Amino acid sequence: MGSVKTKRMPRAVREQQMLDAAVRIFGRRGYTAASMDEIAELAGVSKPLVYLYLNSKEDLFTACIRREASALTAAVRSGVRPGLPADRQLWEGLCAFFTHTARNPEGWTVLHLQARTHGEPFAAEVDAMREGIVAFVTQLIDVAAREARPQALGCARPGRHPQDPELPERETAGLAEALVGAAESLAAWANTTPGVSAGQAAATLMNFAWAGLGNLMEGRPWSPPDHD
Amino acid sequence: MGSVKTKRMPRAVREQQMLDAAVRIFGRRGYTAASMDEIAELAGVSKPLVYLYLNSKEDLFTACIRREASALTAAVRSGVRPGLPADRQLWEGLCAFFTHTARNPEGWTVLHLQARTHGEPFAAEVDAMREGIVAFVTQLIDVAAREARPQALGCARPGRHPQDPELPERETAGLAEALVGAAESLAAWANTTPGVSAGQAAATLMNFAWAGLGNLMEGRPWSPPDHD
Amino acid sequence: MGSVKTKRMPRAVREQQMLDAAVRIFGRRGYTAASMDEIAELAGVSKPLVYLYLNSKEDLFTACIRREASALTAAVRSGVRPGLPADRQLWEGLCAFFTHTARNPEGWTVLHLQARTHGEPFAAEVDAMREGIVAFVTQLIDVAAREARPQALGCARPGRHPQDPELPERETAGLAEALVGAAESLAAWANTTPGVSAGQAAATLMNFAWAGLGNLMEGRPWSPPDHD
Amino acid sequence: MGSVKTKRMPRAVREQQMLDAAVRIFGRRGYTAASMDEIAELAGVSKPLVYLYLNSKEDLFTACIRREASALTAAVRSGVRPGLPADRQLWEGLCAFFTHTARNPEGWTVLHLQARTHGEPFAAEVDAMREGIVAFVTQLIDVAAREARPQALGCARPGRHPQDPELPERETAGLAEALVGAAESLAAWANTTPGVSAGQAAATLMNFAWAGLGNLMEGRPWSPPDHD
DNA sequence: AATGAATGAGCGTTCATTCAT
DNA sequence: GATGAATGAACGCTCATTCAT
Repeated sequence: MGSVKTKRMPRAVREQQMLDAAVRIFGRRGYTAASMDEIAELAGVSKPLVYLYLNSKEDLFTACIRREASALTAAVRSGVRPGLPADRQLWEGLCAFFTHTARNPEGWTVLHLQARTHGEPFAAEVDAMREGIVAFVTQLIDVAAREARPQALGCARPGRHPQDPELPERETAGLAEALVGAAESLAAWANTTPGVSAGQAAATLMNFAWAGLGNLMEGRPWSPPDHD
Repeated sequence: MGSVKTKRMPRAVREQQMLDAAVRIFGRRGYTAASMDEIAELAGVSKPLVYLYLNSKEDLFTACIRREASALTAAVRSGVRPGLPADRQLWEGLCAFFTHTARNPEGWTVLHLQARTHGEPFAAEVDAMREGIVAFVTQLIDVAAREARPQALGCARPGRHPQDPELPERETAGLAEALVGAAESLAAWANTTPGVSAGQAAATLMNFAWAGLGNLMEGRPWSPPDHD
Repeated sequence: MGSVKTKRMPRAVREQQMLDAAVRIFGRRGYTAASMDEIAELAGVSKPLVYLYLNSKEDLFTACIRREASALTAAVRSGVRPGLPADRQLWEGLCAFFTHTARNPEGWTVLHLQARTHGEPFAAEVDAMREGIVAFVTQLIDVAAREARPQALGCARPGRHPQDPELPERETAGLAEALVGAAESLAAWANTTPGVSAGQAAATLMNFAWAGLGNLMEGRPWSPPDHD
Repeated sequence: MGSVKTKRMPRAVREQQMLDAAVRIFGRRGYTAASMDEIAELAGVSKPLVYLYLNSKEDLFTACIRREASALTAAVRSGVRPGLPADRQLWEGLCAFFTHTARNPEGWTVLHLQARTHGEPFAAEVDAMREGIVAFVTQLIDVAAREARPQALGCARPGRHPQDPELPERETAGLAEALVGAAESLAAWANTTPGVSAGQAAATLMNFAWAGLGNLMEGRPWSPPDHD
């Protein structure tokens, strides 16, 4: 895969080959330690061509980040069916997320590790994506809160008004952050622990997130939907 | 800023100054992009002295990782009072963790990001520490499970035997991994979001982890101990 | 002096320029004291190009040794006509040797001095060449011994059998070693003593080696062939 | 031997320890590659002390050369009994030479190889010694020539006049150079070829030098004195 | 559309050498 | 008599980048 040295290809194809190679090398070595030589060689082209198409190492890395971020976002987005209840949506999103990161570990490494270890230009790029995901999760949590209100009415504390968001804004943001962080961490764990599937990782996280450890202890785990 | 350039100091002192500088630079730039020149300059010494005392860039980085890992482990360990119930222990550990990472953000960056982006020699070092923490959390979860059993007896599902562990081993490992990952992620979030204290971060995570989102929705948050 | 700084030359040409410069610098300064900067400058190229083409200082030095060893071996070999009697062959070989070393003193210094002062990688390279020469001389001595036998028959010591080699193996090896050593030493002497030609150096050595000091004293010098 | 770390010794002793160490290291690594650190460590003293006593690397190397040159000259001189005939004197000198170089290989390497591979300051030092030896050998050859005259009278060629030196000056110098060169080369050979004693090396060279290959072929080798 | 040839700048590392004690 | 602490200068090597074709 990757570097069969074929000559005279349309630009778009060559560019993808270069990005493929770059993601691989950046993922393995990190931004600074990766060398343009190695990338060009793995891409099966000469170095000047890389510069002709992608301008500079910085631009190349940025292009990698953008491509991988888009791919990940698209994968998650297309894995979620909007009409479903919040927990189902979250479950599907997590499944899509773990599946994608398992299939594309180097891309995930680029986003999760390598892009964050260097200054503004790159971290900002990845933060944009992350914020999108965090916003999505935040909104799911809010939806869930609204869905849960009816059940909660009986035990609503007196001072609380139904229109108020169930949780203050910062609280929600923190919860989403924690959820996403846990997901990121589990992705690395699932990728390196043999025998852990994307579904299992997603189930573990749903249990953790939805039911809470306390409930788990009391024998009330969150149960994944029977199928699909 | 940096250390005042004083001459002729005992070796041990100089070594600490060097490690301080190194943690700072490694944290900011990453292992590869950090330059020994910059580290030496920030430490207020000449480069040969850095090599005389710490041998090589690799050894210097390893020394940083070890020092920061020890400091973090010690901070968490000394923040937890062993006799308490599991959730209290976890709460205290999280508070200590968030406090330490907030006070020492560059050290935390070295451990969390920089050390993991490069091969075996360094990742192994930090994995050792991480496994220690995960093991601690895993055990807390098990303890909590045992504590929870009496309450759970009434609604115990028929096939379950009291001697069985409440949760299968891999499940527990995944939960611990998720919890630690969430904590790591929240540490970065708390450090960069103005106005979020260590206590708030810990509370957010306890809510998330202990009560679960589901319970939160139903108005049953986990509540931090009143005081201390 | 040195090579005119011309740009954009084919690789093979540049490589020879680099080797020329390297032989010069290595010969003057020795392996360790020679600096790649100086070599590159004398070659009229930038340092990275030297590394691009010749990999490392070690490889560059090895390449120098190999080139000079080949050149010297070729010069000696092509100077000797195989059909002639042993003393004539030796005479021709010595003339070729002294001529070559006089014309290429830095190359000779590299082989004779610099390559031997550093460990295995280089000494082995030059020893291979030297052994070739010693073997050639050894064989000439043996041939001479066989040629000399008829004359020697009259005074042959009784126990000696014609089939026996005239001289035991180690003895022959020692003699060849001495002869080659004397030649090496005379090469340096001829190069630094003004007015000593290659032919004179060769004649001196032939006298020494073939007739022996004892014979010389008795007025029976070995006489070089009248011409050609 | 070498580096037992004893404290507070008189200067002369310390200096000898340093020179011992320096000869060893210089012999092994060469002048440039040898490091003052390694020398100081092997000598069992701190680096500043080496500088206090011997000023600089250059002076230290010079001191090594001088000491080894003196030792070698003294060994050869004291091995030769002046009254004897020239060939006996040469034989004794060679024996002393090969014995000394075999016992002190690192010192010999310093003189023979390392000192010659670097510019003027050191080469001059060793050349002085070498010239002394060459002069000694030259004179022996002249003496031998004078001794040989009576025997040679009968077969003296008509044109030769007794007052003339038997051999022109440059010729003699070349012969001495060749002899010394052969000796130097054989010293290295004897040191690295197992089972070759100093006496055997000396005998090989005497055969070579005194009888000449031609005579050897005719069964008339030079024979070493029976004993002592 | 693509590349062989070439370099300025910098990095990790080491070394001979010197103070201050 | 002896040393721990410290450095300026250089060296081998590599990298991102460009030019001429």
